[in-house]
Amino acid sequence: MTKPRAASAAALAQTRRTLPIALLRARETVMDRFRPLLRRLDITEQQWRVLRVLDEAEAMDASDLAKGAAILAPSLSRILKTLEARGLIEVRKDQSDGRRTLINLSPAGGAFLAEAAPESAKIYEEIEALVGKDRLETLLDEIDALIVRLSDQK
Amino acid sequence: MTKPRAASAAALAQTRRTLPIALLRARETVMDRFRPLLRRLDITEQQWRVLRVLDEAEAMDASDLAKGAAILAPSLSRILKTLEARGLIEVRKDQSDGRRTLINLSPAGGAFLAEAAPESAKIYEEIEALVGKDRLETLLDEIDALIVRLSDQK
DNA sequence: TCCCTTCGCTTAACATGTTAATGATCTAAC
DNA sequence: GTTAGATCATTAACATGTTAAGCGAAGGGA
Repeated sequence: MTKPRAASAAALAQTRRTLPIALLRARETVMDRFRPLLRRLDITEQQWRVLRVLDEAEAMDASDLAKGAAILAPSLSRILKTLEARGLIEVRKDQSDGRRTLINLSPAGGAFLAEAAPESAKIYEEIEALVGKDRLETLLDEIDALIVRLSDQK
Repeated sequence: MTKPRAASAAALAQTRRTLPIALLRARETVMDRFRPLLRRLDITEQQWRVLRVLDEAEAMDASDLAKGAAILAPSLSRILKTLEARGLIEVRKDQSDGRRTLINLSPAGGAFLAEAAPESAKIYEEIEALVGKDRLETLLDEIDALIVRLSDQK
């Protein structure tokens, strides 16, 4: 198959066995199972994450929301406009700190999530069944450990 | 620093234990260590992946390259134009199949990789040192297993 | 040969990723 | 109380992600 060149192959690991690509492939494989549902809901993966995170909190500022949903601030700014225009979230200014924006799920947003939750849970259960619940937990633990060890604690 | 509120702390605890977000966070954490190098090279992460994959083969068609670099075809089309304009790759039509495009690393592309390889390898070694080589191998094995179990073999 | 289908790649349209810059607000030091 | 610096959010500019549609080429069957 591949005929690696002597020079660079010695220095660089095969791409298949590198962490960034392996994690990317794994994520794509998992997301492939959620994509049909998301498309049916006419919502993007990131918008879905934002709603999910908001559902677990009372109200959050944009920074915490960005961190929780693993989305960069510029992307979140755009997403919030979309979701607000769609009536799924409510946005207001923080009275005690004029810089902050407070966001919370609207009633319609809550209903949207409540309706989609069973299907989402079912998909995740299918994944658990295929992978094995214990194996999945182990993987999540190892990923957490990886993140902790690599995080720059500034 | 940040003043974690009770609400947001609870939100993070829940979403963090889902596979898609965990994999995303892990990838971001790892890539944070490569980003300074990539920025210094004035190249994107995806362009880097394309060059790396090409370095491991003689010549590939666009489909195999897309698969190898985990990039969708539309994105690859754009990336190839950028890399060709920069002189790092060579693109030509397959004589035996007029639909296919054959791509290979140019001499300049090879030199580019050769020059960047030591730094890239060093970063990966730092990651290995922090995570532990055996732990890293285990993680890669488990990710492979996950992908195999979840892949729809159509 | 003709037609139909499939395949490989590209283009289009919109959403997000990424970095840098800007504006507005808060904080701390003076 | 002012001011310099930090913080939060947005905007800008360009690259990629994602889905759908389009185009030329190859393959197969009547």
